[in-house]
Amino acid sequence: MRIATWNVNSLTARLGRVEEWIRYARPDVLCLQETKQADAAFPHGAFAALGYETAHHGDGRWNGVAIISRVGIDNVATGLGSADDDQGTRVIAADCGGVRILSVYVPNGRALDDPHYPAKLAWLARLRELLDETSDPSQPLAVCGDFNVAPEDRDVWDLSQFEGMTHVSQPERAALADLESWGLVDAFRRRYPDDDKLFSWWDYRGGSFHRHRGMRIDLILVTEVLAGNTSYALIDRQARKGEKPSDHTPVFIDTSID
DNA sequence: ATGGTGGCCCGGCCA
Repeated sequence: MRIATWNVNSLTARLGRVEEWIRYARPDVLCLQETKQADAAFPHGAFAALGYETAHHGDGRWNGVAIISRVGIDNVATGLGSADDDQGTRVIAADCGGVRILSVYVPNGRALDDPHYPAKLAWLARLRELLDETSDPSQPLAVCGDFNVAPEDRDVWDLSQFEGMTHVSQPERAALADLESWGLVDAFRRRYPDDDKLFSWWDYRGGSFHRHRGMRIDLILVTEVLAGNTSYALIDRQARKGEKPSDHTPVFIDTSID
């Protein structure tokens, strides 16, 4: 079972690239973030033509998350489960092929002294509570998405460039670690324990991609039953090249539930 | 060059 995640930075602008990627990567489940679409605008038909069912949670201009599956999509749930904590269409969950899948777009946080920064920490804590309330870490589950946190120093191109900035701060990393302590494993890192500076996002500005100036902030966090069965993992840099790329590239794992 | 690039959608916000 191939499980993928991709922040597409507008599905309207990226649909052709997403269709192209699905055709050659053939994921069983693809989680999208930043569709920037209302539910009514989501191109369900384009994915149906490729053999996929879809579920989307978006309100138009900002954020927006989706799950695209060719192994079924049931028990869809949206939001963080309490009225004001979703902060704008950032979570969707569904059962796909025996795995509980969550597609998440963690708030950016903007700056350490911005009110959005503590809100980001609270959002991550609320996500952990949601798992406590709705799921069991002994079961197959994957939290896929743009976490807007680089887990370790080696997940950014140059730590000195991030002094005093979000994505690398201790509280953000602690919030991510607390989420993982529920019973989740960073599947890509488990597969590549010794490799540094493998990135999933590069700024559009300044030729960052070609200068290898990026961050690994797109993660697939899985329960141990999936982690132990993961046979392959890849950050597909090809999708960051060419015409009109997203600033993120897809990450996927191959796993199974026995 | 006190910015940069790209997406939203048309002046400014957001990443």
